[in-house]
Amino acid sequence: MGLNPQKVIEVDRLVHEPARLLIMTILSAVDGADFLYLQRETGLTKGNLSSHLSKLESAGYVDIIKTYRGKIPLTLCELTSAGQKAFSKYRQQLKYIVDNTKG
Amino acid sequence: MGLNPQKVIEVDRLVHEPARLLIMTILSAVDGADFLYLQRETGLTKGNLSSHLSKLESAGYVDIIKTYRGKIPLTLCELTSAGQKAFSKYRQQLKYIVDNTKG
DNA sequence: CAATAAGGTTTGCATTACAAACCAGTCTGC
DNA sequence: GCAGACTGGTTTGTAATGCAAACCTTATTG
Repeated sequence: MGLNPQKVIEVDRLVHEPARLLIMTILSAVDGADFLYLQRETGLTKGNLSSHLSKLESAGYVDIIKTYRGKIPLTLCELTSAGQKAFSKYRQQLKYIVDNTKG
Repeated sequence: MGLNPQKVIEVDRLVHEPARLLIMTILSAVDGADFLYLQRETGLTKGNLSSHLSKLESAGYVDIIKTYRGKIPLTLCELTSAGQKAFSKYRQQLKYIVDNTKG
C-alpha cells in the first residue's frame, strides 16, 4: 500500500459528484457556456442542472451571469479562479489514485 | 470538448464513493484484509466501515468471511472477481478523465 | 463477578441527488 | 388580442445515502 488513504478520503465532494464534475470539466475546457449548452452537453434535466450550478455558485466555483439574448433570458456560467483551482486539485488527486493503483 | 460526457456521468457510484474507493483500493493491493486492518488503514469508524462493506458485499464486489482467531471474531474481506473487474473499470474511467482534461 | 475491551451491527439523523411540478416571459395561430 | 405552446429556468417533494452514536455479544482483566 504505497497509497496515502487520506488523499482518497479527502477529495472535494463538491467536485467529486459526477454531474458536477462533468459541468466543471466542460467549463474548464470551453471557458464560458450558457445554460442550454450545458444541458445538452451533460444530458441533465433542467432542475438537476440548475441545482448543481447553484451549489457550485455557492461554493464560489462558478460565476452565474444572468443576461438576455434579445428578449430571451440567457444564463452564462464560467469557472471562477477558485473553481479552476479546485478542479485542478481534484484532477491531481485522480491522477494520484490512478498512478498509485494497478488493475 | 474531446471528452465523452457519458463516461463521466456513468461512473459506478458504488466504487466512486471515497470511503468505498479506498476500501477497494486497499483490497485490490493486499488481496485479503481483516476488519480491523481496514479500519486502521481507512480511518473510518466501525459503523461506517461495516455498512460500506455490507454494501460492497451486496453488490458482489467483496466476499466477507466470518471466522475466529482463537475465540475472537475475525472478519476477513477480499475482492471478488466482479469487484476486481469493477475496480479496474473505474480506474480506467478515472484515467480517461485525467487524460482528457487539462489544468 | 463487575468492569473493560474486542469486534462488529443497527438505528437515527442530516444531507443530497434527482425529477416533477411550477413559474415568468415570448412567440404563434386564429 | 388572446389562448395556447414554447423557452429558460427555479422550487418542491422524495427516496437514497453517508455518517457516527448507540447498542450487542463474547472474552478478558482486576
